[in-house]
Amino acid sequence: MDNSTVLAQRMRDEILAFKRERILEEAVKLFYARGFNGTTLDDIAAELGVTKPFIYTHFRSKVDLLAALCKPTIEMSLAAVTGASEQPGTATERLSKAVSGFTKVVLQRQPNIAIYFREEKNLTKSALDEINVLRKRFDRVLSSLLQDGVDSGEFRLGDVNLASLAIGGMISWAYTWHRPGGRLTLDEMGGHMAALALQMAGVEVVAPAV
Amino acid sequence: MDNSTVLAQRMRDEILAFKRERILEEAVKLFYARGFNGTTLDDIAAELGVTKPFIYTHFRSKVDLLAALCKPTIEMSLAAVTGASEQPGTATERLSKAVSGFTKVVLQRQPNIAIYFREEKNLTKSALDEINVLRKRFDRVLSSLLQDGVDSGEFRLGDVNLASLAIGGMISWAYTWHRPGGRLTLDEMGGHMAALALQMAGVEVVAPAV
DNA sequence: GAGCCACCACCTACCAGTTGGTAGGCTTTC
DNA sequence: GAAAGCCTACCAACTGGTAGGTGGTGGCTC
Repeated sequence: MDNSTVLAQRMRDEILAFKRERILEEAVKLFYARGFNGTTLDDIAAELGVTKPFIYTHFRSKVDLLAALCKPTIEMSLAAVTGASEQPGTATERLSKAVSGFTKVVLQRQPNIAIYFREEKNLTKSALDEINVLRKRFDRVLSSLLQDGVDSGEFRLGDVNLASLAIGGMISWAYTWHRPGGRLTLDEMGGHMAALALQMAGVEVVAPAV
Repeated sequence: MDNSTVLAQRMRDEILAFKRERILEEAVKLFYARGFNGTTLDDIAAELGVTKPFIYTHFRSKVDLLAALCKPTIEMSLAAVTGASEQPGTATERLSKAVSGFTKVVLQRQPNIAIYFREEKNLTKSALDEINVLRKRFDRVLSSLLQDGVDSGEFRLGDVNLASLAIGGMISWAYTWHRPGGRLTLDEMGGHMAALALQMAGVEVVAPAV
């Protein structure tokens, strides 16, 4: 295989990936606006200016398409809290970073998050299993971060597991009410959520009310 | 119309209401387990030991059935926070009651709550509008309760509206993780959530960690 | 109180629109 | 000329909703 063939191959791959992304992009828009069952593959194809079989050259099925747009977003969420949790620093600092990071993922990928929680029942069992593994890890990371803070005396919490569900919930929930282009930027939103989470954790010193 | 006719009429009404309840009951179970679109009216009818036209004598359409099982639950949620908010007492006491009350509604009507948030897109515009009115009221009541606490110096919060969304979210979210028959009773759960909410609101004196 | 009538509740049977998914052909590119 | 990429055309299953019939019950007449 000579050099130009390799280059050509790579370009073909990139084009393939690009097309795949475009399909996902349009699918997210429509699933978010009309729901999974309210959106037909013909709708998506029409929006892209192609036809249904085009989609089938990139995805095995409609459900496969759904999984492809849920899983990476859950992975991003997990990465946000894991990354923050593993950094050096006090539990307070790490929780703050974890919360603001996760908040930003939720707000940036709002449609994907919404679709995942709404259309979970439409996923195949195997896709659901894979995602549930990630979610379990997410909860464990957050719980143990909270436990660290309790152990160090930074946090004051009765039930660490319940608190991690509460924090996870208050942030995830943002997918239901956040309006892009609202009065707060992503960073401000992340900061506010972090402040609320820290206060909920019982941290003594809190940033002054903004 | 003599007396026995009136009694007969009332009994007929009660039977009618009972049948309606049974349909709703089974519909909730199946919608919760398989999703709205994953459940056929034949499924529901079969589970009840009747046929599809039976359902149509009680509900205009499948979507009507969906609305009938969402709206009352949202009304209960609103009633829980409104009732607590209007009682006499400090903002701290009222918030505590509002949170524990709302938590109990969410846990008791978990399937209905889940169905509502998942299948919102399947509701008619008018049903959705009606429910959105209730949700707006819910947010307003919670926000002004928090504002009361800030004004009285009981709470310490930067953004009251954001905090009310956070509290609403952390509780609503319970529909995703609560397992009936778990280690905590409804009351305990309500108590924990209230403690977390108060701590998040920045209340100085907090019940000792449980 | 017997018999008839009318009504109500529910069922059987059916339909038509929708929509994931596919087979096979055409066009373009290498 | 052959292989890849996409389209046209099609299918079959599913399912919300309905039309019309049937059986049983209650009331009314004689």
